[in-house]
Amino acid sequence: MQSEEEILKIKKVKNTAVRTVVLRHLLSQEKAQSLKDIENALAYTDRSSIFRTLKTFEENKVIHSIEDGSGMTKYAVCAKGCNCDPKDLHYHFYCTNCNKTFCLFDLPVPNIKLPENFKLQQANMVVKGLCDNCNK
Amino acid sequence: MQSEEEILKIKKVKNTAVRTVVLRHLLSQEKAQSLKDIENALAYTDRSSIFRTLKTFEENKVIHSIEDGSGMTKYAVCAKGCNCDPKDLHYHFYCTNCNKTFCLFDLPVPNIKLPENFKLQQANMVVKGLCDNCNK
DNA sequence: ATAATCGTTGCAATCGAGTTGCACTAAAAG
DNA sequence: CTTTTAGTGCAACTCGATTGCAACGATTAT
Repeated sequence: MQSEEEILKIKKVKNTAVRTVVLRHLLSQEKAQSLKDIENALAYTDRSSIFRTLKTFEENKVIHSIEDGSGMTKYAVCAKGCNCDPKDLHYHFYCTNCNKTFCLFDLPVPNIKLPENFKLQQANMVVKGLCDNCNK
Repeated sequence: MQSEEEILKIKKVKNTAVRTVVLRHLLSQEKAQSLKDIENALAYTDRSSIFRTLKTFEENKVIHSIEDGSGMTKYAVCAKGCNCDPKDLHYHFYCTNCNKTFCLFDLPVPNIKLPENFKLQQANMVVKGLCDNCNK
């Protein structure tokens, strides 16, 4: 596992106190985190600072965002080597019971063939259901 | 093409004035519509009435909703025979230029194999890029 | 036919995630 | 050390979504 500092260096994002703690938090969670999740976890860091940090991270492909339909955008650290290209697509799983969102790196995304003259840029693919913990 | 009245009857949703015009509007559009789209199109119908109508339609599987990442949930009439089961899944295409959302009924959805003990209920799959009209 | 009941509608108010302006502070450049 | 630039915290605001409530309409019971 890379350290926060290493990741920021690789992605050419200046290291600051807020950025380090936000990234550390994201790395420490196995589920994608919402702004509110992060805000709650980092009690003394301002919401707007976290918000702008997430925007910076996303622009620099440190993290990717997921619209899981919960009404809150969630964020997860990109896998090593990810460029957020269509080739880096992966499914996400949203548990309708516990509201948690997982990255499904192991579930292959098929080759998406769009209609004539459509251009693929990116995708947001969320599969919903019950996670193993809630499916009992 | 079925009439509004026929669809509502089949889906066991009572027919009212607002429901008829909302459904008629949805049927008349080839792109998925947001609450605001519908509100603008139906000048004399209240937003909350449309909102509740859409909720009713969704519960009764008259329409399905799409979170395309634009910040506004969009709605489209279900295809004939659709039960909003996983088997009825289809991709959606969101044009990042004109902000329109299309249902891609012709793009096959692969068999989704989830991790052990996860249960699939539904999905929201949005592919983003440029539509044929904007890709020039 | 009239009264009671229940779902639907319109209006206004509210909620909450996201976003921005601004002043202040810290870091980088000169 | 001084100047410039970037980052942070606070407060206010935006806007889509949602709800409380009263009025209305249709349906059912009396």
